[in-house]
Amino acid sequence: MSVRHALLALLSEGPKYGLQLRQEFEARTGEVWPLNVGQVYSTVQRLERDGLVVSGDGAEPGPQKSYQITEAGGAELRAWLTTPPTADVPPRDELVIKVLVALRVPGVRPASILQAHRRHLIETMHRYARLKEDAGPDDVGLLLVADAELFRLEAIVRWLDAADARLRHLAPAEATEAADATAEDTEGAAR
Amino acid sequence: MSVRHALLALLSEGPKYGLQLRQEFEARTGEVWPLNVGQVYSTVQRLERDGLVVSGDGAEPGPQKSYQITEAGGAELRAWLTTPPTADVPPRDELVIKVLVALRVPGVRPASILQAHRRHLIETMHRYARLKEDAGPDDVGLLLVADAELFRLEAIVRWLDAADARLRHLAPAEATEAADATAEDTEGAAR
DNA sequence: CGACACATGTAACACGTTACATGATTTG
DNA sequence: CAAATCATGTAACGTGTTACATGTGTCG
Repeated sequence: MSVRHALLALLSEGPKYGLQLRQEFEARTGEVWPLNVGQVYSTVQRLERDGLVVSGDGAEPGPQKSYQITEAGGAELRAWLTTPPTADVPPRDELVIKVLVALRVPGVRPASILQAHRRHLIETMHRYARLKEDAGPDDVGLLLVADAELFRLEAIVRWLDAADARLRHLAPAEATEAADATAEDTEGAAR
Repeated sequence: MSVRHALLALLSEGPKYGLQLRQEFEARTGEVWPLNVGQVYSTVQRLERDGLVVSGDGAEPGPQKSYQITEAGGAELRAWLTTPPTADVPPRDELVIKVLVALRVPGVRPASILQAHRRHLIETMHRYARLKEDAGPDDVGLLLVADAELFRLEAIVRWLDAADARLRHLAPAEATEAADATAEDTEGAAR
C-alpha cells in the first residue's frame, strides 16, 4: 500500500495530474525507485472510488486531468504516516526461504548458495556506496534511500554469516568458506 | 517468485499433494510465515502449465492429488537456488517512502513518525528475541527465520537513527528525540 | 446417518509489471 | 503537415489475500 499513500501525500501539497505524480515520486526517491505510469492511473482511480481524492472532471482545457485530495484522504494520510505497520506476519524473505528449502534439496550444497549471494550482496553495497559519493549533500532523497538500501543489504550479509555458523554447527562435515572477509567489507556501511 | 520455487523445492524431495505442501512450507519456516492454501493450488497449476511439474491425474484413490517435479522443474530449481536476484531495482521500502513524503506534507512532523516507528520496531525485536529463547536449539527453521527478522528490524532502526541525524542537520529547528536509547537496545540483536 | 476434518478448487479483489492503444500539444 | 513528445488509459498477466463452495473420508 505504499504507492497508494505516497500519491495521497503528494496530492496533499496541492492538485496534481498523473504523469506529474510519477515524476515527483521518482524525484523524491532519488530516481532509485521507478514508478510505472499505468499504476499511477489505476491507483488514483481506486483512490477516487474510495473518496480519498476527487478529479477535476476533464472539463479543464488541455489533456491533463488534475486530482485533488479530500478531507477523508487527508485523514487517511495522517493515519498512515503515524501508524506503524501491523507486524503480525513479517514479509517472506526469498533468501531465507532459499536456504531453508535447500537444506533438503538433493544435490545442492547450502554453502554454495550462501557464498554466491554473499558476493553479490557485497557488490551491490559498493554500488550504493558509490551512488552516495556521487550525490550532492543536498539530495536528501537519494541519500536516505541509499542509506536504507545499504543498511538492508548489510543486515542480509550479517544473516548469511549467522546462518553459515548455524549450519556449520549442524553439519560440521559440510564446512563452508562463506564467512571469511567479514570485517573490512561490512563495517562502516553508511557513514 | 519465492513461493513458486519453494514449492518446487519441496516437490524435489518427492511427490506431494496440496495441503501437504502448505504444511511442509510452514514447518520449514518455523510457523512464522503462513501460506494460504488457495495460493498453493493456483501456484501448482501454473507450475504444471509451465511443465515444471506433473500431476497424478486424479486417478488415484482418495481425494489427494499428488504432484511431481519434472526435469525442467529440477533445472529451474537449481538455477533459482544458486542465482542471486537481479538487484537492478531494489524493492520500495514503505517506511522510507513515508519519511520522504512526510517532509513536505503540511502539518506533519517527520520526527514524530521516526519516533513512533522506532518504538514499535524495538517492541517487535523483543518479540522475536523471546521467540528464539523459547525455541529448541534444533529448530533450525525458526531460529534462522527469527535471526533474519531481527537483523532486518535492527537495520531499520539504524536507518531511522541515520535519517534522524540527516533531517536534524537539515532543519536544526525541528530537533527530535528519536535517537536516544540506541546503544543498549540495538546491540546484540542475534546472539 | 450426521458431524467433522480433510482436501481441492474457484471467485473477487488489490497491487504490481509490461505492453499496447489513443488523444493532444508542441515543434521542426 | 509530419513527427516527436506529453498524457491518459486499458489489457493481460503474476502474485497474494480473503472468502466461499464442493467433494471425500472417518468416526461417534
